Amino acid sequence: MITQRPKGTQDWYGSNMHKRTIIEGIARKICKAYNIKEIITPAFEHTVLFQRSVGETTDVVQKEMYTFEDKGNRSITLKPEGTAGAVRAYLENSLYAESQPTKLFYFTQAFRYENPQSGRLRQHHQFGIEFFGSSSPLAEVELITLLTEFMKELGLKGAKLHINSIGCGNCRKTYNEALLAYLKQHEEKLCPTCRERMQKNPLRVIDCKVPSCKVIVKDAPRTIEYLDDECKNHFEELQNLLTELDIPFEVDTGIVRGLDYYTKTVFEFVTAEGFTLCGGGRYDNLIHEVDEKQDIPAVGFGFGIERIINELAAEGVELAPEPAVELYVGILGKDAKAAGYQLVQKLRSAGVIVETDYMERSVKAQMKYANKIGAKNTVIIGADELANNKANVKNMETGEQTEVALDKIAEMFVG
RNA sequence: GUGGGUAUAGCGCAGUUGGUUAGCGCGCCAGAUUGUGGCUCUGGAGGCCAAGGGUUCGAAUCCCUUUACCCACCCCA
Repeated sequence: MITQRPKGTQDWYGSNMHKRTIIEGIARKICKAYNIKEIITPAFEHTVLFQRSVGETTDVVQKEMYTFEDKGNRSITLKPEGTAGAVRAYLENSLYAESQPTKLFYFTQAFRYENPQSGRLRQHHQFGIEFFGSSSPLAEVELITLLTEFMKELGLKGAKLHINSIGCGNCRKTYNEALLAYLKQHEEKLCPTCRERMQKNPLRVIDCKVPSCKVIVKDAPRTIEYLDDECKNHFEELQNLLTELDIPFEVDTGIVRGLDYYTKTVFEFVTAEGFTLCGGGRYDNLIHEVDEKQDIPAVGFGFGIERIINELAAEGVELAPEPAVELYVGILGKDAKAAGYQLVQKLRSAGVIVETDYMERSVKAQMKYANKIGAKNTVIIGADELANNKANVKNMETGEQTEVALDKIAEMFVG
């Protein structure tokens, strides 16, 4: 137990860690070009923040949050998603007082008490962006183009963009009435959970996976048919922009999203196998919900890092390998230790990747080790080399050896 | 929360109807004449057989419980 990590968590090391570093590097590089600034918010927040923003009726809030009371009797929750904390920070630090928009990106852990399976963990990681202050569909377009570029840069080709509009509170009202009226006609045939959903949040019935419900849902009214003029125009403008910019997309009226704060646009990038890599949308009412003095539109998304890594494997995409060790400096005998390590140090401070012997191995074993770690070159520093003031630098690929004066070795690898 | 599968060396796996000191491959360490890797050969280290309980003369093997992992549902990244 003591050497076992908690269920649904993972340790990051080796090739996965390297992939994550590359993924984050690409994301940072792209965000820089878009002038999006990084933000880090706490791993935990006051519980009410999530209740208010994610929504009381959602599964996330009802059964998946890591909530506890701290020693000062505050109810604290480990963040189950990234948006709420960013919104809170935006408000608390009065970022809205600067010239708008405010564009923020983050890498964060997210905690949800779930049953783990493929692409689903209790602690997972997201790359997210929150774009505050703009009600223009160009904000959505910016996030979508950025995401398209991000996946292209990673080498992912399998994910497709699905978009939908679920309207604003205004449309929702008329839509809910229509949906409820329709569902009532088929109430006996719906599954028990859906009958419950009808009371609390009828919209959720739309993405029920129970076959009998799916049949009914197929002919149910769609949010898209009940949009008011503003929402309708917004969605049309978005589609026109995407078309003009040659960004392929598919309108998928089944996308509803399980977090309550979404309004108007919702979108997902979905793999060929049907896994959602990235989900997001517009949340024009959320800021007002958290702080009633403010009324600011916003758009955002969350991209699952673990899901990217899964998809890279599924598509057979290889990321750039870790840089190789340029030189292995073998050290032989006590007298050579300081001299050998001096060479190591000189090269390292010049930024060259160098490895050496800490195990007091034989020459043979050191060569074997150098080969194993993929060193491109080796050199052995021992009593003979110190006496003659020169050593053989060996190219490990060709096996060729070059005799070099000790004080000239560093020059071979610098610059 | 529900359902299916799995758990034997660092990793991947064998282990016959319960029967002596639990094996194989890879990896790790060492050797094959002097201070030079990859290929080959030889040797070595490394297991409370997931944990706990039960049946039995005897359990990795049969039964129960727990935990974790994999997969699916719900939901989501």
